[in-house]
Amino acid sequence: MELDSRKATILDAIIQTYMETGEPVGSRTISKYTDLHLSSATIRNEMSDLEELGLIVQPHTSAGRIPTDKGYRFYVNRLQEKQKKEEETAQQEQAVNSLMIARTSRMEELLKKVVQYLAANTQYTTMISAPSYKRNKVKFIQLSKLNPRQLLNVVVIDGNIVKNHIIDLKDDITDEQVLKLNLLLNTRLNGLSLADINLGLISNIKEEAGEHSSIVNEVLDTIADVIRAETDENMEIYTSGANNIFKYPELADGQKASRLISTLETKDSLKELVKDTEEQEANGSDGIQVYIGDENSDDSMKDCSVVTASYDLGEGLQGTIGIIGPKRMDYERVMENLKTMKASLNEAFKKQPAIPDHKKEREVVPDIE
Amino acid sequence: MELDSRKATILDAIIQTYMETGEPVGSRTISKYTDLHLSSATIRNEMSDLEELGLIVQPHTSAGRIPTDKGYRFYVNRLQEKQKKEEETAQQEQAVNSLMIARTSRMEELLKKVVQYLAANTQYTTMISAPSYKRNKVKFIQLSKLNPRQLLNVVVIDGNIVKNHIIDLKDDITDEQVLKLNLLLNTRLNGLSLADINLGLISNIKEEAGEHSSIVNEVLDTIADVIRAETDENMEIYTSGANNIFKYPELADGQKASRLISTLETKDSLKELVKDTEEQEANGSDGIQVYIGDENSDDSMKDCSVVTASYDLGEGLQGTIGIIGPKRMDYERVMENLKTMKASLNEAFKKQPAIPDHKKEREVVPDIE
DNA sequence: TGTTAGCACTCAGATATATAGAGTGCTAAC
DNA sequence: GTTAGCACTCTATATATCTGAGTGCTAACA
Repeated sequence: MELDSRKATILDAIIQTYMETGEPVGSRTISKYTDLHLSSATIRNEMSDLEELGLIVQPHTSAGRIPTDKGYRFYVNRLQEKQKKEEETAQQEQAVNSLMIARTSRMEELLKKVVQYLAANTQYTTMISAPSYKRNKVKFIQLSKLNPRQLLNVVVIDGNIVKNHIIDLKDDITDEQVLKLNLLLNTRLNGLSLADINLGLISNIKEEAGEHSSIVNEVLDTIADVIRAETDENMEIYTSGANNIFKYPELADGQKASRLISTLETKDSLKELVKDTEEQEANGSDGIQVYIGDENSDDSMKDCSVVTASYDLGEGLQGTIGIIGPKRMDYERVMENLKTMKASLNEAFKKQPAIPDHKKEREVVPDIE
Repeated sequence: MELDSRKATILDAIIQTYMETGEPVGSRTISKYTDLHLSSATIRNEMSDLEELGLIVQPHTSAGRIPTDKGYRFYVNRLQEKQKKEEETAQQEQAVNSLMIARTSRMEELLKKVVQYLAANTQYTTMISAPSYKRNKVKFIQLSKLNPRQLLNVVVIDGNIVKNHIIDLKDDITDEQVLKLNLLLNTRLNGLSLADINLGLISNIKEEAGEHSSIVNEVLDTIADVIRAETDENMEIYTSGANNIFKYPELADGQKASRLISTLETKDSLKELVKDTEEQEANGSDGIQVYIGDENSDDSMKDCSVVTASYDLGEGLQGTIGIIGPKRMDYERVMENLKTMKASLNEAFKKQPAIPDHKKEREVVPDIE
């Protein structure tokens, strides 16, 4: 079965109505709500189809329909496409934000203000990760032959953080080849950060490495590992509006609320979210990530949706903003809010010289390709 | 009516049973529970008396009794007296704490660990205020005559924080007298902190001020105000175990829980608690403060009890630990926990030279009296 | 005078039953 | 393809009934 435009309209109508009420939506409601001018009976037929497609369900036989995770996903995807085309501005909002940002001197306070503002504005729970350096640089790489089929790989990054890792080989390797690889990797990678090591550079190195290109992959993985671990370890996260979850009956139930609050307090899962968002961002997503229901890794958030966006203060300083609400959250508004805030932050720090206490030793990055 | 020892025993039994169950306690339960060997009928008579004294109430006609705020207060007061006499040690617990403290280098992390430990240990919600200097010093005091019946009082403390305040006089004052007062106040108070200005010093100054001793009072109030305000403004508070409130049905109700969470997040009321605790401490209390139900200023905590203790890292660095739970919390255990933790903190920082980044410019305090 | 057994009474909470209404699926007609 | 009509389902709400924990009071007892 296909999802024609009329079905999509009906799905939208169901989701939007459900967003407001939180109650199952019946066919008669849709019949009146939309400008499709169809009778409730027709809507019922369409709804039956939408149910078959797995986009909506009935909580029980004689109830209206509510969207499934898949339904929300559909809705959000279309929303994102729409927004990409529109590229809307939201000027005046951004002005407010900029003002707030300008008035705040300490980074920590700014972050707290940002989450508070967003929580008040959206009526959901919000989080923000303090910007951390995504530009820890590779200092030194060493491959040592343990035996003809095994290499020990040692990677050292800024601050003398060391990670080592054993690489198993399919074929024997000679001392000379190891020497060549060491030279290659060090000349090409030393002084570079995660962001600097792009696909062009990688394929270039692999080409030079010839038959041992798979070793390059393993070395790169180790580099990614250690830099990630280093930056994630000390990640600071601020949250706000935890009490907002009580505004949504589907989350306010004691058991669920307790676990959610606990998750917000522990922050481990939030760190995961931040990590994931930044990874997605690195992989070329447009910057707004949406996790719906079961798409969240943490059990306590299976009834929630999380929308995240990472912001960039330049010079490799990067963090993530997130909004946590019920699955029936107002995705459109939330996404707009995040986009605006992201833009405001990026903007504000383009003018001001980034963070007060940050040393500006911007290095010239070798431009390959 | 008097509260004889038997009534007190019964009250204790009711409170302790209610602590465990959270349900109204009936006469038969008490009859079996205590070693008084009295029939339920007798207990009923006694309970009736306790109710008349306002120490317990029935939620409804045919229910058992639950303690009132006054009942808890009674219980807690007797507990404190008992503990004062006993002066128990709790050695092994303290050893655990000391270990934890020794292992932690950064103050912020230590505080977080402390609240987490306490929350896990007590199953209540916990808070801690970061130690702040109670030793901001008076830099300069100036009294200027606006007219014969009004003085302008300006107080400057470390960091050039200024507070001014108009003092109304009952009688006229001469320029000469103002000059003398200025000299007196500056010579005696400059360079002193709140802690340094003790009752001996105060009475001494008043004596010298003679007929204008009331002005001294007002000046001292202003000094206290500005130093307090300065230190409170930047007070950092960490909380933990917010989700524990869901363990107690009387707090877990949506409305109440939401407001409590909000209070914990905003932290303003917690700051009030810290302030109040430290004031009480300054006034010579033994160090453990208990706020029961309505005794809390914040509405969201009217169903809670809060137990606080301030700790002292030496050199004027002081902070407060607090435990927030239902009114039927296990006061005895909580108070012991706080005492132990307080002792551990005080102890640990007596050995180590206080806080890493703290400049040690201990000044010789003029010793009057 | 304090203690206790006995009994009628109260009331919250659990359980069972009836009712209303929102909403569906299906059929037959347009 | 659309719609009106109708039987059917199931939740939520209201209502009545029952149960038991617990009380207060009285009268008898030590």
